[in-house]
Amino acid sequence: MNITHYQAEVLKTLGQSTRLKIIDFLRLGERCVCEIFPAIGEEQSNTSRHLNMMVSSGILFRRKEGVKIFYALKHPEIMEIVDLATLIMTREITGRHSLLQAA
Amino acid sequence: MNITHYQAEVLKTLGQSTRLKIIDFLRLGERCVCEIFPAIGEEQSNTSRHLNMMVSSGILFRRKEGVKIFYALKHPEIMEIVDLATLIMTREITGRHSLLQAA
DNA sequence: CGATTATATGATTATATAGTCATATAAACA
DNA sequence: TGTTTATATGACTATATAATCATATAATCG
Repeated sequence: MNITHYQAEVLKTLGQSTRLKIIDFLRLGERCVCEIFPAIGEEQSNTSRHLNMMVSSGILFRRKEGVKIFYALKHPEIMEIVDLATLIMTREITGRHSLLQAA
Repeated sequence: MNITHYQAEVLKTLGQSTRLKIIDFLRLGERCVCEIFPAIGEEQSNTSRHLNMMVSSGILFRRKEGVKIFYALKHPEIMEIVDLATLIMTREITGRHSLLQAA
């Protein structure tokens, strides 16, 4: 097990569209599963799996309150990473677009 | 195809240990395949596949010079993302460690 | 206690991915 | 032209992943 394996774990966790939708929604703050899955338009069971996976990867906090389980972003850097990825993506898309226009 | 699919493409590309090794090596600057695969200790064919994949994801530049193909990081933000992931990872590992000590 | 609500999980399926080996392509050079 | 060197790719295998459906667990409340 290399150091890159641990780095990869964090980044791989962020590199999936359902999980990105969850992260985006959790920018608003702590939310329970019952709020998250309708907000992102995924099944309860699938959402639950991704949430648990993100806790294991060290990306989310989990807090229990009665029947409800609340999840929240654990590190502000997660939002920074997503924002940087958005920036790269935007630059790539406009770049490809201007190449298409030039052709 | 959602916007999160494109973000995920960038982040998923970064979330794999062989590719992280390549990215780490390319911090030194532009390098050809013949330098990259021995440096990261992977097969030529596997390295080539990852390099091509990273070009498709918009993460690397490719430049041809004679028989050699040179690859380089395309966006400085890629290094920022990797560094932020390292930070999160480090914080997680030390956090888990202090929890173990407390137990 | 029985019903309801919130969440997690087992089993399964379809798909994606990484890696390997052998081989193809293509430039350079004797 | 034939050989060498650098890179890419086809075919294949093993493994991982996401999603779904049905069901289990566990807290709450009448």
